[in-house]
Amino acid sequence: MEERGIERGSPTSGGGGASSSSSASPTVTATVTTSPPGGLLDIKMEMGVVGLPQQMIPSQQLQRSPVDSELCPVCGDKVSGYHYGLLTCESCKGFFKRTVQNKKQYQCSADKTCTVDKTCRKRCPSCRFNKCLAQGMKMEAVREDRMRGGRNKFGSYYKRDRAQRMQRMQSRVGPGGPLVGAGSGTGSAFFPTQQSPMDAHVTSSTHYVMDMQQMEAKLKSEYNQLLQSPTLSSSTGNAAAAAQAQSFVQRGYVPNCESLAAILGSSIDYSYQHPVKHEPFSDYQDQFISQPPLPDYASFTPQIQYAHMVPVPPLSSSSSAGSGNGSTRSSPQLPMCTQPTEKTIDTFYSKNTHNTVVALMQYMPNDDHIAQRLLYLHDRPSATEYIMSGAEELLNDFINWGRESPYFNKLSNEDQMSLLRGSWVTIHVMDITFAAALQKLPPDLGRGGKFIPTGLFALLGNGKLAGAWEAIFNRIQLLMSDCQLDGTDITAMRFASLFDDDSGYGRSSNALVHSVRASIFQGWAERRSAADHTSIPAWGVYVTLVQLAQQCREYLFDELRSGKLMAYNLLRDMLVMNSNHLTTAIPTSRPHAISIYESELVPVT
DNA sequence: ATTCAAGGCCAT
DNA sequence: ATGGCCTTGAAT
Repeated sequence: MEERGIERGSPTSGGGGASSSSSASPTVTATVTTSPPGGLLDIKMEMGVVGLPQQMIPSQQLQRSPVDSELCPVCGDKVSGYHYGLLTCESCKGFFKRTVQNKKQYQCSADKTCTVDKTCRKRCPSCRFNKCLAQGMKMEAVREDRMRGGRNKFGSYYKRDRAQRMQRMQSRVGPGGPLVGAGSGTGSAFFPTQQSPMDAHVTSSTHYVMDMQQMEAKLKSEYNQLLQSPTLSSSTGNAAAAAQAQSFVQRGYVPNCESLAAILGSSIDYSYQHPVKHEPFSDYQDQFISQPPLPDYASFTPQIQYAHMVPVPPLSSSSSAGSGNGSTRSSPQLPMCTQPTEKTIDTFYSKNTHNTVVALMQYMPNDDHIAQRLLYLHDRPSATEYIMSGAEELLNDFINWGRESPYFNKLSNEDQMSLLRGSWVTIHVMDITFAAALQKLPPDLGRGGKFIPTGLFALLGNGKLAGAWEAIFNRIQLLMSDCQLDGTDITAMRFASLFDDDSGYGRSSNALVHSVRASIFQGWAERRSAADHTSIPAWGVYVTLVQLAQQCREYLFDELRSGKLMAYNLLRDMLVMNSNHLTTAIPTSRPHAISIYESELVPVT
């Protein structure tokens, strides 16, 4: 406090490294010498000279030669370091902080598609904030207690991100040169520098070879770090989790960060507009690749994400868990404090307690920003890539949601993986379909003239089911308008799917999984005053969605076998169940897949 | 002792 | 309300 005056006055060498250097000389050269992620410099500069294939040098490439990430992914201004999960400029950092801390609510006066760049970023805070989220800034990183200094639990991700950036650059410079490929010219889409480092799936790094030992060491240290992190909520059952994770590592179960095991092993937290009257989109099928693709969520990231500035969902009011304390900031079910207590979990079994389904509502992810998140994937070169990347993005959230769910987090890693693998497609279909029905998603997804029907996204690209999807979608809307399908039913369906160990994909034999599911059905029936769950009005919807998902899964699996999903490691991992017999038959890795399958998104007329 | 991301301060 | 610069402080 008193020192303030002194420190400010004296340009001593002390204090914050980054800031001192930048303030020293705000000249142009500072841009190069002050790169926050120290250590990357040499490589960056080399590549500026050596790298970059001729064909890609056109225009902008020349200007940003030094680093491929010197520009803020939100507004394009100069990056000043990692802020809330992303390399951004100082202004967006401040903007994001103020918005979250003050729980500001913005409203776009236009159509929510304002461009956000250095010159007009002040014009529409609503679109700016949405873009911040879409690009990956994490509200969880804004401290509720406003404590200064120190490090947070994301530190290791920043580190990993740096390492990956480095590898990326090296691979561009190194032999084989521009595997950046992207023959289409949309190269940047394959190297989304703005992808959040906290999104564990980060780029598909498989081919950026990192040997196993390095990987293991990394995972272990990340684990230890997370375990010790003060910001890591409760931390109770984490020792066991860490042990499990390490055991996975030791068994060589974790080939890369994009695997389900890796995600389960780590402990990051993340989470996740018009009624639709679609034209059947079977016609899209041909244009979209010979066959459709796609999925959603991953290491936390994904989806489940931010609930923040939104009022707590209505139905959860009756439950005990407190997400609505006056002091509580923005994120309702944010990972930060979601670790359920034993007591909470017990309530799911005691019949004389609150209705199970109602109690579970507080654990539902918030998908209010789902549209924004998917919107910014519009630069993907093809419909397939759009669907796949969107699905993988959501997959991360899904997995994190699962591991934070009551009871689920008490299962062994094997059981968890099995249940997640068995349910993700179903839950993806449900999430997208319900989001569309609730008008959280528009009838078509995309931007800049390229769109795909939301239903096709829900179906992971399986256009053959378009008609069936339209039918169930209409049915859902009807039920909703009759108040026969609401958040309670959606919660029940989602959890019932998660705890479905009889889906044919998983192989969990944990008896408690059955009890939980039974408890969910019972609570659901009670909630709807039905004799049993099969008599609930929305039951048919559940059954139909499960069946549709089943077909989507098969479709995806075929795509996988034909080698079309190679770039999506997490997706692949989520499809290949108990491992090995299929693994060998499935192509694994290839530089960011590209290609032949790409067809342009269909312009909407 | 050094890093560096998070919060604070304050001129615009 | 912005955004540049400064202070913090856990992790390295």
